[in-house]
Amino acid sequence: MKINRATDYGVRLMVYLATEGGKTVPRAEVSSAMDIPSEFLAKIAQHLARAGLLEIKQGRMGGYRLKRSPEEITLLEIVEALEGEIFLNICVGDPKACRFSSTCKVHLVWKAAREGLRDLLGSIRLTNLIIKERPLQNSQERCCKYN
Amino acid sequence: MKINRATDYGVRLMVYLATEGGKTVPRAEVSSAMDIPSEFLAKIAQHLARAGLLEIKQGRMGGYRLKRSPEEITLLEIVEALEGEIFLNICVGDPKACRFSSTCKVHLVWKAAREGLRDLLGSIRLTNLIIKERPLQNSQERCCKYN
DNA sequence: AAAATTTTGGATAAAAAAGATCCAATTAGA
DNA sequence: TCTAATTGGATCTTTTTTATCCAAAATTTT
Repeated sequence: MKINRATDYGVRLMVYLATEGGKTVPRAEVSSAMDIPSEFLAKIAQHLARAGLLEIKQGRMGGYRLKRSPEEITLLEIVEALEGEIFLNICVGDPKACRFSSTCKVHLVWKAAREGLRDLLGSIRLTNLIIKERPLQNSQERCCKYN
Repeated sequence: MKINRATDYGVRLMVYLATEGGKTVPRAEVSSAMDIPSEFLAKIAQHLARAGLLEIKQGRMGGYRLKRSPEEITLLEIVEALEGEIFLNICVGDPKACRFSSTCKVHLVWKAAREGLRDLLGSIRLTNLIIKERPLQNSQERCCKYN
């Protein structure tokens, strides 16, 4: 019961793009800044592009950028673009999968849990995920702009 | 982002045992009543037994029964006995897994989601999952005692 | 004590999913 | 045209999931 690595990477990518404003950011930059294997990142970006969350520009000076404003994009959209719709248990998505589901009370619990989770993720927008202030510090521990 | 088949089976097993009161129920009966592959069920029962949720009786007339009252057993216990502790994202369980986690806001969202989910599952008891009343019906659609 | 029934525990295996990588083709700026 | 960037499809490896097999052990009945 956990998200895929690809989803985690996808969220990182989207957060990074949000911090860069409307700029088109090359894959290599995102990859090294956010610790994401570059080729894997390419696949993830393609999924997010098909879901209408980011735009891919090919060729020289190409890269990725958000397709919509960070205020409009929810965490739920990002997660479901990469994981498919969240169901928690197969019986919630496909009642035929279990012959008990029409009367099963457990089914109802999974349904409620699903709704709670989706509501929470749907209430978080990309703007809520950006670290806006960079604390003053000289420390060498600062490994990237997200510190 | 969904539960394992084993967890689904485990919940079915526990619900079945709850409906049988304190009786010791042989594996074969649970298997056929609840559509669970018998050998797989054996492994699942062993996990639940180690977690202190059911008792296994070996030998002739052996089988499974609840170790505690269905009022005391939560769905969360059953799920975590079979899935391990729920975290949703690796960074919630192990902050070292991601070098951003100390300052990352996404991390906080996964943590909140985890807590919401665990609270919900923790509030559901086995007694809440039992179908107590069997509706009067002549219908041939009734395929088992859970209708 | 022997027979019958039922689970154990360890090994193994098959299938599915996850995580990544490779590269020829394509795109587009300089 | 040259260069730098992505695509899309194939491939591959690893891990996880979902089982299955069976000799040994346990326990009740005869």
